[in-house]
Parts: sequence; C-alpha cells; structure tokens
Amino acid sequence: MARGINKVILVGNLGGDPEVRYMPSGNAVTNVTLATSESWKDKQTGQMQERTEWHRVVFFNRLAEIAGEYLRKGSKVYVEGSLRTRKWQGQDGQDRYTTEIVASEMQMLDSRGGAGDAGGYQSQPDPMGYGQPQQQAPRRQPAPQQQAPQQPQQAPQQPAPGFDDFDDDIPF
Amino acid sequence: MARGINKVILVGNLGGDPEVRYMPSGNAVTNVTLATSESWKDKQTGQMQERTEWHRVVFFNRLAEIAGEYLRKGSKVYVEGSLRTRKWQGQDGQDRYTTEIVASEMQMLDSRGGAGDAGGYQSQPDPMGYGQPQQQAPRRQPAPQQQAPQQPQQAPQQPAPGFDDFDDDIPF
Amino acid sequence: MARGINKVILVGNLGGDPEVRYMPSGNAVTNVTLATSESWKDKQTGQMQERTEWHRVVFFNRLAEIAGEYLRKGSKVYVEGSLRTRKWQGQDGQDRYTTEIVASEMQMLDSRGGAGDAGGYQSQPDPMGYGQPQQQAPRRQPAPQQQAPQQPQQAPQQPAPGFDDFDDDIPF
Amino acid sequence: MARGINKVILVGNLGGDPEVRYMPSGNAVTNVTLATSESWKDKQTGQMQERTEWHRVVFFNRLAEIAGEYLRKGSKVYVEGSLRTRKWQGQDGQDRYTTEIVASEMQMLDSRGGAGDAGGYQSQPDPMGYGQPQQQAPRRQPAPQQQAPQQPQQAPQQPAPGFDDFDDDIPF
DNA sequence: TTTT
DNA sequence: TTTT
Repeated sequence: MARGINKVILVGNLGGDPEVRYMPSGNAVTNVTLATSESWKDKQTGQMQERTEWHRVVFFNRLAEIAGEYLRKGSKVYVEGSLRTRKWQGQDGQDRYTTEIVASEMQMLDSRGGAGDAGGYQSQPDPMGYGQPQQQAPRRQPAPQQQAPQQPQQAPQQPAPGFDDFDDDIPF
Repeated sequence: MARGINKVILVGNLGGDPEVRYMPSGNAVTNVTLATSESWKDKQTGQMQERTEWHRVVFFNRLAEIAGEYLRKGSKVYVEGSLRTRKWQGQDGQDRYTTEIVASEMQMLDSRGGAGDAGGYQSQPDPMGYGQPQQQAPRRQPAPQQQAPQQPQQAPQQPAPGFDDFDDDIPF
Repeated sequence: MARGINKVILVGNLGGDPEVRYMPSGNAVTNVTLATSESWKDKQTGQMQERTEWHRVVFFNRLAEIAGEYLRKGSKVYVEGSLRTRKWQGQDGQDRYTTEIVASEMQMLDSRGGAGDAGGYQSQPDPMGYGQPQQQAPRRQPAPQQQAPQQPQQAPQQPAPGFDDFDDDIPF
Repeated sequence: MARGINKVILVGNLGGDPEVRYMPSGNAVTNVTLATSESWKDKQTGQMQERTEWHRVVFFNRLAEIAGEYLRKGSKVYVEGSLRTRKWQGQDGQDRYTTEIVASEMQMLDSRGGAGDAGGYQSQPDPMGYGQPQQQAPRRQPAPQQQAPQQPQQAPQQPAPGFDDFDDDIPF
C-alpha cells in the first residue's frame, strides 16, 4: 500500500554492461546506468549544446536476472520504476545520498532478439480468468558475473555483507 | 509478457457512483466514468471555453471491490491502467467499439477517509526481503449492488453470461 | 489549464504508413495506428495466447509533419499524449464514438536514422536561461500525401469541411 | 530535442512551505520537498512498516511563482517533471550529487481553492485552431519570500551568482 | 519535514 | 455525469 505516487519512466541507453550481484539469500541485484540526453541551440552563441543525464537503475530478483542476461552496454531500454534515495557513509564518515530508480518493469527496445517485456507484476491481460497469464520470465540460464555466496543461509563469521557493500563509495 | 507499453495515467472526478457487478466466477467488475477537463480562452471571442473528457474505467477483482466500496460520485481519484478497445454488437447488428481503461492501480485523492492506494500488484517496497509487503487489500464487507450468482461454479443451463452482458448497448 | 490529468504513454509499432492530411489552415494532421501486445499461457489449454491492442494516434501541426516524414509501417515509436473521444455519425445516421490518443510528444526508437525526439512543447532543458533551447523541428520538405485546399482562407459555399471529413466512416 | 525519455510522476504531500528565490534575471525558482510513502506488514514480526521517500522538486519561472503562491506545507500535489542530478561542492571540497525533479507540470489536489493545473507548456486542447488556449497563469501578486536582486540586468562586479548559490550546502 |  |  502506498500513499502517493512515485513513478519514473525512462527510455535510454546503457552506459555499460549490467553489474549483477547476489544477495546472501541468493536473490540477484543488477545495477545499470542509463543515459538520457537533450540538446538545444545556445541562444547566445548559436552553438548546439547537449546535456546527458545519467540514471542509476537497480533491478531486483527475477528482473535482475533478465537485465543481466539480455542488456548490454549501449542497449536501448524502457524502464519503469520508483525513486529511492539511499543514505550511505563516505570514507570520511560523512553521510552521502544516492538516488536510484528501483525498476518494476523493463523492456528492451533493440531488435536484436531479447526478452520482450519483463515486469515484477503486471496487470491482468485476461482479467476474466478464461486463461491465466503466466507470469514466469524466460529462464535461460543466466551466466552470473559474480558468484553467489556458497552458503547463503549460513550465518557469516565476518560482519554480514549489507546492501551497501554492493555499492561503490562514490555516487557514480 | 508484453511487447510494447500501453499505459494510461488519469487524475479526475467520478461522474457517478461506481457500478459493481459480479462475474459467474464470483469476481467483481466495477465500472466508473472519470472526468478530466481543460479550459482555455477562445482567441476569437475572448470567451472561456471548457472541454471535458469522459473516461470509462473498469476495475477487476480485488481492485473492483475497493473501488466499489470507497469511490463515490465526485470522488477525485488517481488511476493507472492500460487501454483496451472492446468490440460489441449494436442492436442493429453492427459492430461497435468502446475504448476503456483497465485499471491496474487506483488511489483516492480525497481526504475523506478511504482506502489509500490499491494496486493489482506493485513493485516491492522491501526488495531485500527483510520484511515482505502484505498485498492484501482492506476487506471491510463491500455491499454488492448486484447479487453474485448463487452457484458461480456450476455450469449454466442457459448460455453462460459473457462479459458483454455487463455492458449497456450504448458506449456511454 | 486543466482540471485533472489525462496522460497516455505508448511504445509500439506502426500498423501502416502514416496518413498525412492538411487542414484548410494548412496545418498538418497525421494519423497512425500503433500496436501494443501482450502474450500469456492459457491456464486451461497450456497454449500461448496473444492479444494485440491497436491504438489510433493523431498528430497535429509540426509533430504531424515529423511523424509523416520519419515514421513508416513497422516503426517502433514512443508516443505520449492524451485521450480524446470523438463523436461522429455513421452512414446510418447513428452516433459513433472513437477514442484516439492526441500525441504531444513522439520519439522514434528505431536506430534507422530518424528525428530523435519531437514534442509539441517541452520542459526547459536550460531553465536558467543561459542558452535557450531551439524548439524548431527538422524541416526537410515533407511530401504531402493529400493536397491542401487551394483557398484555405476563403469562406466555402458548401458546408465547410470539418475535422470529421478527415476520418473514415469506420473506427479503424 | 531529446534522445530518450526522462519522466517522473509524483503525487505526494509537501513537507514544508515552498521556498521561492529569484534569479538575477528576475525569474523565480521554487523548491519544495514532497513525500510519498508506502507501508507493508513485516513478514517476520507482523508489524506494520512504513517507508517515506522525500523528493526534492524544483520549479522554474511561471511555475515557480504559482507553486510559491498556492502550495503550502501539507498540500497534496501532482507533479510531472524530469530527473536532474546536480553536482556541488561540500564544505570539505568534495563533490556531492543531488538528484532533483525539475517540474514541468503541477496540479494541486486539495480542494482548498488553488490554481488548478499549471504546466510549462502543454499539448493543444484545441488543435484545430478554432480557439487558442491561453497559456497565461493566474498572476495574483506573489509575496516574494526573498527579495529579487535590485538590478538584475546589471553586470555584477563580483563573480556572478551561479545556480548553486541558491542551494544549501547539504542535500536535504 | 508530509499525509492517513 | 464530475470538478473548480
């Protein structure tokens, strides 16, 4: 349940290959950066100007696996999600904030094959129930770019890796 | 799975009380009309003009029950959904088409109590899995405006009522 | 000014080449149909089902010219706009209703060249005013598929051609 | 012109009164924070959890004046805009990044009077040109909360105030 | 810091 | 048929 609407819609290109990681639970988390840009002619100089906005997008679970499998640097993609600002500690001990888009739906826009659409959950295509949609994603075996922990359920001797461990110490 | 994006976002007021009906399966179907409007000054006459757009919105299942319970004529509401054009037969035997918004998310915007947000399925508020969101809707007993069939699971002797039976013979 | 939000976001493929027409004023009006689809596995039969939704999209003015010039049958496109239901008369004299998406923004998603983004009006890329965006569209000469009326400003002897004249007598 | 789509849609409540400032050019800039929240039941503990997301929204020019005049702490509002991440320098000389929503459209959702909808630019309500929309905003005199510079057009002796001067040295 |  |  939510009070309010928190919705982001992006169409852009990946700045690099997706980074797939695994939670102690075995769930996948995939990070990508997505570029959108706009250009205009400077009134003063008559020169064309361009500004590129870089968006940090994070996928979880099934969507993370699909993103990791099908997206590549340069891929054009539609992403729908919500804004989330995370607080983290810089090496100087200071608080930092990073805003990300937590993806709830993703769709590849390149025609080079791909996964079609993938959504966390979607509205019913067959609301009358005469045929139920199968919500399962295509599950060709993703090649994990990083090993999942071997004993994800076991209590770690060392401080448990938290979510922040999956993030660099800098916002981008 | 989808190829393409089919998304509608509306904020408007209900033209009348919701009409709740029940499928043979016992699932609820709720119809509302939603008004959005825009006004502008006529360049010629200097008069203010207003144009109201009426949207047919249909809710299914749990969302249909919530809509039927909490929405009323005049309610201001946020609706997200997708477009669907249905074909039906006029009394003259001719094909007619009606475009509706099949709601996947709804949120009341009046402060007069209400249900907060309600979505078919939503993106994870707790994607790390340390606490799972409960997707269940508030289920105060809705007062059905039309009786659900008594033996919804039983095969009907007469031709089964189809979806079109729930629609008037005119588009609005 | 508007009361309410009436917003549609589509990503889909064109069902045919755009149809460009011209108003008596000389302004372009372009119609396209856009397909979005979803597929799911039928619970009963285990068969894959697919449902395609066809959207009528109409572009006006500059956007109409860009759409007419750059879009082709099969083009993948992002369209943002609002819903508008028009009333028209069937040949039997009966009222009919057709719902269209009036596009306010369009963006080609094929990499085969194209026009980038085109919007009626967009939010400021340079809100500080140090360089003003140029809102002008690329204006290679579009090849009009239908002649504009020769004396658009002159009062017609016959009933003036209305908007409906640009529409077929059937919804799709 | 844009390559890609960068769109945010928010419905939320203001965390405080708007802060209106003026550029050297005399143009208004208004900042608000907007809360959206979601709640769920913790699977482990059975307790209700709530998470509030705070969004920094910035309005420019005419929209900034309307926001400053009509919005107040607690106001419920619809905002549409785009994401922009700004780089700024912390007091320690380190780079910091703040992500904001640059509003292009705003609509009050409280019924306590107000401004209706206000957009930077909107799609044509009357695309046929039989009556042109007036894009002018209501302009009751806003009470500036901070004086605009007295000689906005004059070249400053000191380094010209940049945009960052209008921002606090901390992200929120 | 909002709201229900 | 709504709302301001």
